[in-house]
Amino acid sequence: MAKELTPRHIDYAKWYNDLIIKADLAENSGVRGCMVIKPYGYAIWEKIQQELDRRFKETGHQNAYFPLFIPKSYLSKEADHVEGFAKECAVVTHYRLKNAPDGKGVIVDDEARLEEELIVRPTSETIIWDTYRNWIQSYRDLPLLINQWANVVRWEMRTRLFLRTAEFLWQEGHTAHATRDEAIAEAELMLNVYADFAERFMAIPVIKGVKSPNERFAGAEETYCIEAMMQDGKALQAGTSHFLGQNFARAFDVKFATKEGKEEYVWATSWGVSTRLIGALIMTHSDDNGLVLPPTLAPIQVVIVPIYRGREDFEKVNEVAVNIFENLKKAGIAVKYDDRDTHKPGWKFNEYELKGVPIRIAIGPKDIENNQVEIARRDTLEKVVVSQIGLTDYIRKLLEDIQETIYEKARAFRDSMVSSADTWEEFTRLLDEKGGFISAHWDGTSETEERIKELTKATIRCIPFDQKPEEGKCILTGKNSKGRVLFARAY
RNA sequence: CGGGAUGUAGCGCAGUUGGUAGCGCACCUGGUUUGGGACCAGGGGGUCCCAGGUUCGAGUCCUGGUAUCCCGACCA
Repeated sequence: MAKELTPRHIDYAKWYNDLIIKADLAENSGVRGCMVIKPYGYAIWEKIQQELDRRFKETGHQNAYFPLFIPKSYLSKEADHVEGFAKECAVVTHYRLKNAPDGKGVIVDDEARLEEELIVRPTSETIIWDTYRNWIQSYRDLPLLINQWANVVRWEMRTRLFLRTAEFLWQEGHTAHATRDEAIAEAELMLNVYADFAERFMAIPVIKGVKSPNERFAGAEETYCIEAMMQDGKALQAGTSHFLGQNFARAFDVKFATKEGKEEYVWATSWGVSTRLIGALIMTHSDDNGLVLPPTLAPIQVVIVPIYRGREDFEKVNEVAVNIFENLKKAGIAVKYDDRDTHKPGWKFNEYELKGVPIRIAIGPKDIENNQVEIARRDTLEKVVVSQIGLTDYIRKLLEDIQETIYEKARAFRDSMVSSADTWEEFTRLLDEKGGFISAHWDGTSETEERIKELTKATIRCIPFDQKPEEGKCILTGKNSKGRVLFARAY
């Protein structure tokens, strides 16, 4: 039937795309490079938002909202920043349309040219720091801990659903601090929030580390990141946190009076995760039958499918099913009872597997007779028959077990995808034959990193926080190195 | 922005030498079905990407646009 997914081993990219369409997460839109996030996909994003928002508030942050449009002049105030984003900015030049002279539709009114063009934000540092100038006068105003949930636009040449779209949804935190140490601590704190969220909530194991200068955010002094490993052996940056030093404070003249009455520039951070996390989620857990969702993120955690022949059967089955449904709902479990008679049970089984619903309960005449139900778990595809007595507790424990199991499975896979290379031959062979992270020595220069990228398409994903000091020779140049960094081909 | 391909029903496609548009899925109606994507019967749905041109006649040939996809350079 038409719902079959392309298996991963045949074409991983096609599998990814098929899955998104068939699980009803998102679709391409009439606008090049922009996607429509459909209700089921958006429900997953809302779960991500809710949990992250809770964690941001818990660490003292407040939400605010800054404009979509940024005056062109703002962007050019920080040299590295503008350099980093200039090539992918959408620009608003006019503010009015008029009827076309030939009567066919509308055209841009040339007389309505903006005096200063507006950039559609690719990120909000500039508009935010321009605003912070007025908010910060004294050390008493610090720290300033703000987050915003927003859309941003980066005019990408090649796009892929969730992984890289011209417009995407994200959150961006922007904080101001009195001291360098405090700002660094904030950037590290938020990276830890991301890492903990990724692992506990999304069941995605990540490696924390620092970006090399080449991969650093434009305008940052230091970029921290969490890196995840996808099933096809490619790495994916799942979140970043930046220590911005005083770069934006200087560019936007944001100073404060210290306790001692001296005037100083403030220290800044910014940090973000985006709808890209949904791409990471898909490529970490899902299989050839479709999406696999960790219970914490699943819009539907349990689905109940009744099985029956004829009306009498249905009534008996329905009574039990409704009872189970009510009990699970009362227990705070997101449960759906699918009693549609327009689709056969087999159709429903496949549909909910495609959508990654963690647990399916099937109830038929046989089960009614024996006071049991059939339970199928999505992650392992195992089916068991269990008693109707104590079912709610059983389900609750099973949800926890699924969460744990898929995380452990992903972690075991990730661990198996970290290799070491000590020679160039070994390095390139591992990249081509196995993929994954390759731990190797690097001489610390931008030129070498660039050269390795040209030769192999692999980049330094991060210098891990837990890097062990170790004398060695650079994989490419043979020059001295004091520790290994993680290379990978990446999304 | 370079290289390649493709635009025909909601989706996936076929359409011969130029002769007035079809298949599968989906959809609608009725019936039989229901423990892993049911079956039968009937039905609806088209600016054949757009604009010119050749021709008695163009989905098909020619010219020019345009859109999308794939591969490269750039990126969360």
